[in-house]
Amino acid sequence: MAQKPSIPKGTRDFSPEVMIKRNYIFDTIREVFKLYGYQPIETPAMENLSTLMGKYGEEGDRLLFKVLNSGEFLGKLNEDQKATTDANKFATFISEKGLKYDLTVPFARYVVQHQNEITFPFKRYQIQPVWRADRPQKGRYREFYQCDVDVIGSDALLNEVELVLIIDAIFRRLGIETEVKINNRKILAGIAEIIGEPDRIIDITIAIDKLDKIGLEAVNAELAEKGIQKDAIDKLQPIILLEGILKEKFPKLMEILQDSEIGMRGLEETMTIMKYLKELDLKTHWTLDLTLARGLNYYTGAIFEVKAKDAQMGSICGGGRYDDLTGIFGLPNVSGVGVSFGADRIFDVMNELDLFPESAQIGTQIMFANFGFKEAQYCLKAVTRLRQAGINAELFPDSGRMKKQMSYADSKKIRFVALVGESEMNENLITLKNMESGDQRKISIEELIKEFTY
RNA sequence: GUGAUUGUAGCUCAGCUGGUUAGAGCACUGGAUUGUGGUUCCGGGGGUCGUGGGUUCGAGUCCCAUCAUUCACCCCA
Repeated sequence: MAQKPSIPKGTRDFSPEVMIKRNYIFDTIREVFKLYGYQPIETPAMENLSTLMGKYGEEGDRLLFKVLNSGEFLGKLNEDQKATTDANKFATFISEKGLKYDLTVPFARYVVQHQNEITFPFKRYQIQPVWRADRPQKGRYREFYQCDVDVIGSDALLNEVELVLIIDAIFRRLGIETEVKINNRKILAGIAEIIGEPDRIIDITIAIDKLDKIGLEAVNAELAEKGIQKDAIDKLQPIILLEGILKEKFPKLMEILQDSEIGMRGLEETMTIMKYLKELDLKTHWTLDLTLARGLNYYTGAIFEVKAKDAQMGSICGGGRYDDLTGIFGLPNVSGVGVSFGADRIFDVMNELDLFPESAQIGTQIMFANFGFKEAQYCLKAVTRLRQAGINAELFPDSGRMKKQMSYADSKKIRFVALVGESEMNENLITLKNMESGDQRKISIEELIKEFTY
């Protein structure tokens, strides 16, 4: 027996039925992006590892797929290199490219490389797959599509507001009820400063990010385990537990953070964004969530995360502001902000909640049965006319068994089958069969086109 | 990287405390019906039971190893 074929862990094939639904998501997202004035770009699947490494935190580096060098790379190694037992270090000798991990870092690289061609602020969108060497599980894949929108070269907080508008517009169109959590890395930095652990922002935020998942005690235990001083943890408690509506939260936070310059700036930014949002007619709910941290290292200002309300799924969209990303590549003082929509998770949510509209799933609308050479010649002209009128039409390629042709139409869920034999040709009519009701009648091509196009 | 779970037909699975020739549904295919599908009826093909070893008179079933899957943790879209 032939070897059973398979595909790598965490990757998937997409059947036509699935692709139609996926394209519905991509089309919707792309349409909204364009509506807000964003322009498309693409970047390679592979980047130089030097571009990717160190941008996503320790965990991110571990999850990068590395591409083996071509050629006899082993022969080029010296004895010391060959003797390396540390796999990560050894990898740097035999691999200098990696599959991209997200779209933001390649975008920053793109901006730096093309800075002379770009007019700032640059609003771009990018819909491409990314790869992560994670253990797959529900809603987590090793190859998945991100749909990024970013504005780079503008500090204005209006950009953050626009991103929330885009989030609202997209999920409104897709019919997903969402909740947008907003926070600010500067607030988190301020909190870390106030409690006397300014260098531990990441550990602190990652721990409190788990609050609603594992509870307060477990969070405190994790903080202690990470080496955060006890009095610092104690100071953190009132902040973590800060509840209530925004109007109450902000004054309290201002009091807590008053001695932290960065914290106060974060608060001001967040308040400005929310003053804008308050006046807008948004369907999505949005909140200030101090426990929102986001693991990616490069965020410096506002951070966002979107969750679907009615589904058990991780975040379906996330992002934030990054001030220094282009600086790493040699173009300082260019701040960017953007969010990324996780198409695969959005698909899973929509599938679970059965949100794909029937109208988005139209394939072939009418199929012409094939009775032989002369009939096919005649039908070929007819399908051409239908196609010119924008109707999805096909002619069955093989003449012969009607059963086979009808089952084909049936399995493709084609609603109408046109039967044109000798008598129809003589009358210049076609027999149109409705596959749902089983009814059939004779009509002219002109009438047919009219009916399909209204 | 950690902890569980499951591997039997193309797919979803059944197969009892080990016992003759390993089953079902779906899918595919042929016919009933050579200008009519989806429903019905009859027939057909398709399996090294994930892989390797062990226990046994005998292993799909028990044991060990290994690979793969799914789920959770870490982290994330």
